[in-house]
Order: sequence, then C-alpha cells, then structure tokens
Amino acid sequence: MPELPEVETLRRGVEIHITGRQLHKVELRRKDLRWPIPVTRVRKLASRRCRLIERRAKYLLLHFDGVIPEVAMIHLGMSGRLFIDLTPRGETSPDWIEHEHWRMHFEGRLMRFIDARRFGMLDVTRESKLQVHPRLSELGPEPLGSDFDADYLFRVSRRRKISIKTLIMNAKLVVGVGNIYASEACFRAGLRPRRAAGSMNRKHCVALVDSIREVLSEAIESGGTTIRDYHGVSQEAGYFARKLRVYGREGEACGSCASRIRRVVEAGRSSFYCPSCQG
DNA sequence: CAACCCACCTGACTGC
DNA sequence: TGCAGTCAGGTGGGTT
Repeated sequence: MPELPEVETLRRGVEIHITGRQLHKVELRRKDLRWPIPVTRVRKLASRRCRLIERRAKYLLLHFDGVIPEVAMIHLGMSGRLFIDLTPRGETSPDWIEHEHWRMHFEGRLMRFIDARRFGMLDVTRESKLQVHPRLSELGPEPLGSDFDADYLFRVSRRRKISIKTLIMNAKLVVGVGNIYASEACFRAGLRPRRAAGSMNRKHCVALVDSIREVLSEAIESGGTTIRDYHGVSQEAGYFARKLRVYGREGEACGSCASRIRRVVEAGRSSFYCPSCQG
C-alpha cells in the first residue's frame, strides 16, 4: 500500500478534482473496513462542499463546509485505491468493481474506494476535534516538516535497542515512512537496517534524517512507487520504482559498488541492504 | 515503558 | 491442474 509519497500524490490528484465541489451523495457497500464506518455521519456529508484536502501521515483529510465543519478521514491500508472518474451530466455511473466499498458523488466527479484486503479506513470527525482523534493524536512529526530533524532523531533513539529501520517506521516517532522507503533511506544514509537505533551518533542521525527527507521528496516528484496496487486518482502508475536502489532487489548488484544486495526478514517484513555500502 | 508477535484479509506467485 | 506455503506498500492490540 501507499506510504507518504503515494498518499501525497493522491492528495494532489484529489485536490485538483474535488476541492470546491459539492458532495451530492455517498454510497456505501459495507459498514466496516478495518474499523466500523460511521454510516450515518458519512451520509450526512451530502450537500456539503469540500473546502480543503490535507494529508496527515498516511491519512487523507477531506474538509467539508457547514455550520459545524466535518472532516472525512481516509486511509488506504495495504491495498486501498482511490480513483476519480469524470461524470458528465446525463451519464450513468460505472458498474461497481470487485472490492469497491464506497463512492462519493461530487459535482461532475465520482470518487471510488477499492480495497481488496480491507485494511483501510473511512471515518468522519468534527474539524474541531481532528487533533484529538484517536488515530491522529498519537502521531509523531511529519518527516518533511521542520519538527523532524537530527536533534530530534538523536534524542528519541537514545537507549533504544530496536533496529534503525523499525525506529523510523514507528509512527509515534515519525510518520509516513513505510517498508519501501525505510530500506531506501537506510541505504542512502549508509546504515544497516538492523543496526541498533541507540548506537547512532549525531552524524548518523543527520545522514538518516537527510536521507528520509530526500527519498520521500524524490518519490513525491516521481508520483510515488507502483509495485502492485498503488495508482494515482486517474489510475496512472508512479514511476519511482525504477529509482529504488535496494528495495525488492535481492541478489542484484548494488548500483554503487556492485556487491549483491541482501534481504533480511525482521518482524515478518523484508529489509534490503547493500552489505558493503551500509556499514 | 520497550520490544516483540500476531492479527486483520485477499490475491499473486512459487514449488511440488 | 491443484494445492499448500509464502509474501505483499499498514498498524493496532496483546503479551512478555
């Protein structure tokens, strides 16, 4: 599923199509994904106008106008997709496809959510209570924001025995870094993914923060990474996959030194690294 | 508190 | 061809 660059790419696509448009109708085919969907609250968004689309971590936040403004929170889990169709006047809606769970009909646009594994989420909350929503309130800083810097990473990694990769994938410490970009950031920083987080010095933290910011920014520029499920709102693929240096490249030659890239499994997730570039 | 494991769910792919 | 096993971009909850 999408990590931060994929969700940010989606946000930009959704923003172009949906901002300023009125929501006419919501259709729900089931009342739960990972969590229950607040069916009544979602339906009551109808007739409101979408004013703003934000991203926080891997959540898309659609802000709706009203006397009491509300926010639709969307998470794609591992396999979620969000598509937007143009719906010219008089044209009928397309048939529902397999695993399509809900639709939002905006003026001239149809937003469709498809998620085979159903690890995704759809919730609605008052805008004034967004900050205290249980899924958002515990999240760490945005990796591309100014709160995330080497001093911060150094501080939160002290005396931590978990691996560097596990540390940077912990959303309480920093959000948006998933399994692909965690390996890529470790490679760029020259750090082995399984090295103990607490063993990093300040210089390592500078390198790692820079690497995380760099790889996420470059991936956003490329429209994200398409390996299997991920596509943009117009179903276009992201093309960062070809720029991955280690992820999914077990046995291939490292682009920097030609050593064979290795894969290790930690907590059921694969990590990839170059044994000679990453000390 | 930190670290670790597992579950949630379906589909794609591999090897026998 | 069939079937079992493995893996997949997330993340919350339970246990040690």
